[in-house]
Amino acid sequence: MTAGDTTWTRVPDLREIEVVLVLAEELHFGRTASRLRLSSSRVSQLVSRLERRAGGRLFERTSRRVTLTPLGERLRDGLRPPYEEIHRLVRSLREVSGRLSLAVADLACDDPSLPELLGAFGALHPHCLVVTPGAGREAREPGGVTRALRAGEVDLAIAWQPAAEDGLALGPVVSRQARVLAVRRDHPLARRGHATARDLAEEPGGPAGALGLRGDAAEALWLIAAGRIAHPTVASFTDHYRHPDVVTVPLRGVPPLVSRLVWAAGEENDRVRAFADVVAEARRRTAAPPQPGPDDAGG
Amino acid sequence: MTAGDTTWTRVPDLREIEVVLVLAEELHFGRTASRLRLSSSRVSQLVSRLERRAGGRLFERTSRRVTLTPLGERLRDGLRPPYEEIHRLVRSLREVSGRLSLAVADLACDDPSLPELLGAFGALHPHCLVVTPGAGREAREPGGVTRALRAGEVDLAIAWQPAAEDGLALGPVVSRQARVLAVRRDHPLARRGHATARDLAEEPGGPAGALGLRGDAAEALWLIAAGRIAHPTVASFTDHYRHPDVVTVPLRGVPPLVSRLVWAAGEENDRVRAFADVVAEARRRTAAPPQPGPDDAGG
DNA sequence: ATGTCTTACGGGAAACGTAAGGATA
DNA sequence: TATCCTTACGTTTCCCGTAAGACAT
Repeated sequence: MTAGDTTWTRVPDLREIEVVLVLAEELHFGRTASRLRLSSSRVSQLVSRLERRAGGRLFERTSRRVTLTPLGERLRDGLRPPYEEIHRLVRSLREVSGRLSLAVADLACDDPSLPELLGAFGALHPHCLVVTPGAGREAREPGGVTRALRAGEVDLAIAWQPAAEDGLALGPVVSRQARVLAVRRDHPLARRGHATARDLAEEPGGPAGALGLRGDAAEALWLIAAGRIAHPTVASFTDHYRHPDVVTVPLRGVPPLVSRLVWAAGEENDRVRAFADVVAEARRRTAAPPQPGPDDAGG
Repeated sequence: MTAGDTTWTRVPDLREIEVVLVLAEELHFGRTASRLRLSSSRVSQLVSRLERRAGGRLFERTSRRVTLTPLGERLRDGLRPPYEEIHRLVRSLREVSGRLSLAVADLACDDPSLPELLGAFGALHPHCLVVTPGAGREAREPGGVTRALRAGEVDLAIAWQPAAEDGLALGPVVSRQARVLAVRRDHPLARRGHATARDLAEEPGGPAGALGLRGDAAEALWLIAAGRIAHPTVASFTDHYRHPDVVTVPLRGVPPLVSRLVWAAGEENDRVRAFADVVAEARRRTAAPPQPGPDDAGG
């Protein structure tokens, strides 16, 4: 039995404590694991480790029921206040207040959706008012949001493929979307089920080279439905614009379009950094890395 | 500048917090590092990390002076109470009380010395009384302490090379000492500067095979001084027994002697475990691993 | 020139997940 | 049998120290 391999205490790990506190609420390893984005195996390991440190079982568990032991209750009651105090404190230091204006290019925010983003930011920074003058025309025009940024009309923008040039600082990636072509439902390409860059050259409605987003999507929708144009756009187009006669087909061979947070280089401040952090974190949470392909924000 | 690589918060690490609290006292990276047994490089890294989390510098530092910023003071004042609360709580759960009796074989405790061990244990478990009937003869006799253990006279023993057999549970290693031969100062081996196992065969005082410790060291000291015997023992012999005419020479080719904590297999309890933990930790602290040779407590 | 903090970098110990095992209802 | 906790094992992360750099005295 040799003892002496008792995971000696050093510093009691806040990770263990968090797990035990959540498990004390949930009384279920699986739910605890998913709340904390861990495997239930890991939850089990962390609980065991804190039990070794504490010198006794904290939970009585069969495969059917999980219960707190008296020791576990004592620990939970004693640990929760200081644990939350530390969290509250560290969070409060990062907290910002004031006003932040944000312009969002059309369709540019959609894996963490805009409401999700604003919700997360609001939860962390309840004293900072975020305004989104997004209904303005500039959000619909290509390059409109970066113009608003340069003009000082907004503090922050989410733009499609912004260039790092002249006074623009690039923030984290917000969205990476596959390209699609919106066409009338009886269009030959709709029947074929996909389109390529070459197909665009033969379509009316714009020069073939213009693969970027163009014009107002709501307006385009009518023109597509009328059979006047085919409209290159991004996958989330169908989530926001819909018409019974309009469908989209994947645009093969065209790289996905990337939108990023961007701000005027000189204008970085606490609020801007705070928003960038929220974006980066939300992105890390929601946008799982499906393929480890060429990736985001380099220095 | 791209932002978004801000070491996002997850759980604020207690390690960082500890470092910042100590640095706030010491105002010196080097001293902080040695108090926490870290490299000063690591201290710098941990401080920087918490600064990223907090969103601002906590210390103003040149290579000559370290000062707390206002933010740093707020953090220190806010963090210390909950941090100490967590420590106090987790420690209090492990705390044991009652009485623990411990027999120590002669010379068997000496890298964490016995006072060090008792001091560390006492600090952690102020309500547990440790008695060491160490002056008794059994501590001097080979096998005496394990006999006392089996007889139920003590709860715990530190013994030389205890065997795992019949009802003895092996605990952590306490001491690992090089073998030496104690001889009269004008002995030929003293002049040569070392001895080997072969030399022992030619010495009076015992059969050559008996490389273990034997008899009472204080008594042996007289016999050595009288030139009657050469006495195989361990390196710390000279720290505890001294005579102007007695010197020791290294015993080459003989493996070091190992002492371990040991208890009666059925009698393991909270106090025993607590003491074993203290030993293991003290050993980890003091006995630096000079060579990664064949090592200690296996399952 | 010396003492002190920071950055760069590599080895190795954990953190962590997947999959298999075992217990309960 | 279905659910759910635990153990075993391989991969990846990041912890941490060494060494070199930067800066102040």
